[in-house]
Amino acid sequence: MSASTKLSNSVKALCYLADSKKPCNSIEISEKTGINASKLRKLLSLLCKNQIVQSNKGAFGGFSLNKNTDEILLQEIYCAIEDRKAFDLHSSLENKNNSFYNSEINKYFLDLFENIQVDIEKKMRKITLKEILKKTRTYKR
Amino acid sequence: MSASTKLSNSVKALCYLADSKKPCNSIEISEKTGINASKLRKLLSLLCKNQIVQSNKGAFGGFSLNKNTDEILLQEIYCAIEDRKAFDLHSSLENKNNSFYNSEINKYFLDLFENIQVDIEKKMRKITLKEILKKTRTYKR
DNA sequence: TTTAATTGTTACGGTAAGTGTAACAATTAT
DNA sequence: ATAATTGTTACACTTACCGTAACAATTAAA
Repeated sequence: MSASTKLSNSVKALCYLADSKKPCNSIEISEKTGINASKLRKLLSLLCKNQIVQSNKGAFGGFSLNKNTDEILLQEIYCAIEDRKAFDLHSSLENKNNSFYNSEINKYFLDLFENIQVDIEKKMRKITLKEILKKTRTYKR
Repeated sequence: MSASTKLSNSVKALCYLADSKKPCNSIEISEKTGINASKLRKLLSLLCKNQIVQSNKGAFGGFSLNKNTDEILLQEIYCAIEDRKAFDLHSSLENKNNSFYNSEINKYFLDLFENIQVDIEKKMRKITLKEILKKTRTYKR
């Protein structure tokens, strides 16, 4: 799954959980969102480790939100599911040749991509799940 | 090549051309930058189509810059070599299931990623090759 | 205590994408 | 003519990704 697909899939699952009063298992979420149940469990277990959702194992277990929707930031979700730096902005330092044209320009791009990364995260820190729910429902209801 | 690698490789080649007084062929640039000559020709031919460099076929041909270094924007370079939207920020609309949880949330992310894209390009439009040369040489000279 | 359901994790085969290289037609200066 | 060079295509190789399956661990309920 690409970074962006992971993110949107996670948000889909979280939106479904936000709607539901009771805990939901991965199969139920899968049926409603179209996302593969195994894939969902992988994503949700990551969100669990970051205290965004709560999981209950065993019969009649399932997932539920662990915070209010206005306390869940898009940036948190992103960081929970993605270990790499956001959106693959890492310059792969591939060329063995370590002339000026590699070392210094690589440094330059690592720095640039880091800055872009910071901007993106800043933007995502301003977005809560509550807002996403509200925005996506303007069309629906 | 990832988007970021393409970009940094392109800039490496352009920096080399900026240094050189005479046109340079792909083999010479390859030797100095460590980038495969065939790969270089692919990138440089794209930069050619966008009037960033000039190419001369035939014996004693080669590549040279087609603009002053302060007229070459990083954003131009990026757009020349990359047809996809920058840095893979497209949300792949993969799930067939077109419930609310797909259609509206997909719309939301397409929009968000588009905004991020605009920010990144805005940032890259402010950076010229001249500046990159200056910055990367602070360390060298 | 047994049973059934569910998470969390690992494994795996198939498919797509990226990489490096080679090859060669088209072109052009000498 | 000849040699050199770009521009493009092709190809094999590797790597990454995807979807799914499988199953141990766990737990509520009967």
